[in-house]
Amino acid sequence: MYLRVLDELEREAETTVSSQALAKRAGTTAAQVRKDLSLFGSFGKRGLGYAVPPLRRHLRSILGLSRTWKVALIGAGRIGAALFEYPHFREQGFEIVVVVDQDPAKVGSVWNDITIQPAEQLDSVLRSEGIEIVILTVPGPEAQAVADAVIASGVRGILNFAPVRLRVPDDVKVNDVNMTVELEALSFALKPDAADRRAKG
Amino acid sequence: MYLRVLDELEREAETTVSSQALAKRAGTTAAQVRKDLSLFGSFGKRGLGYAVPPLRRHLRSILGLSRTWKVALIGAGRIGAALFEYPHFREQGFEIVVVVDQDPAKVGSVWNDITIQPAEQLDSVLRSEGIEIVILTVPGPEAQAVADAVIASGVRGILNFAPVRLRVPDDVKVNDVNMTVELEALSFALKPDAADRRAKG
DNA sequence: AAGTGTGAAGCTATTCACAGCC
DNA sequence: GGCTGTGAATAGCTTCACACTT
Repeated sequence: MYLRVLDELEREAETTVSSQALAKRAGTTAAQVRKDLSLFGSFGKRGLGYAVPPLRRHLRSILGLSRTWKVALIGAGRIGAALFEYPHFREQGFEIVVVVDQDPAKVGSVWNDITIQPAEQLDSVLRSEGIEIVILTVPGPEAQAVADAVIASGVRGILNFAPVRLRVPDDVKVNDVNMTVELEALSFALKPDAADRRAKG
Repeated sequence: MYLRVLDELEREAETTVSSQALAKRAGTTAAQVRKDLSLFGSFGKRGLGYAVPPLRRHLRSILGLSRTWKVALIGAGRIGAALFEYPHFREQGFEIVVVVDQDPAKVGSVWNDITIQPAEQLDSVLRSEGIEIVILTVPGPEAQAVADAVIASGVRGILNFAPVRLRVPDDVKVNDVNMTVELEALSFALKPDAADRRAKG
């Protein structure tokens, strides 16, 4: 989130930012910002704050964004299609270079120069492109099998949109995007007696 | 996530589940499951575990899912369209009954019986349907203004897909779905020296 | 005067471990 | 014998507060 704020500050041509100001925009506290950043180095100047462009570069480097990551999109359904067109992935250095779908009706279609590959080509296409990260937008019941397959092909990071928890080896990292759980959390916060919980903790 | 697992167990016609088994499927520990559940009541039987259907009902009630929530989709772009068709929202009791977009080319289109409303109708349509939760899929630069507007119309929960942090009053709850941040977290975990961090913490 | 970096204190969350019930 | 519910112990995270730098 700090990087998102710094992107914003750089667009606004701000040259420095205090932990206080950064905290306000990121939705946290000044002490938290200083602790978080100090974990990776001393990027600020006492009395002045943090210089925006260098701090932004530091954070990008810390996050491993100094390079471009080639990613594969597995599942060319509605959500996959929307993500393919989502501009912010590329802006941050994630380039979708492979699209795979199991449906013969979709295989062979061309999306913005990329031809949708059949499931049978999954291993060969992931390996030939050297894909390390995939975005998984397949139906829940298929997700585990597809995850097993992409891991066998060398993938080490999965952005999982399927509403199931994937079992993966320790050296593979999964991040879940679980939109239904987020809505349910809103329901919990909004249900009538939620005021009590806010008051009492 | 426990509810997701219980949905699964009920489909498999399992009648009881231990904290151990529930933990394994949900990706946590048995002690964590027992602590979490005990916060809301004593749902288990010593020596036996938890009865699946009653526990599922309890969790749905705790989460405020005993009712159907009418929700509005603000922003009928690619991501909004994908979410409109996403079946799991309705399965869990969230029904999209209003769609609003600012683009005159989209206004008036009918999606599955729902007519896309213009931005000018935002207030009246939210109020007349009594909408409390909205799914916000508008571009980042517009998100804050749209959030302010829906809050003024009585909305108390926002599922925000825009990559910005919304400033809202204390009695409004925002949950962010930030797909780019999730990808960046994968990048962080996968970058070459990440092995050190895993070892040392 | 402004504002970082950081030990220490305070707080919250997780894990342990076991009495008690099925 | 199996398994929950829960105090106690531990670990992790956040906030405080201030010495120190610009």
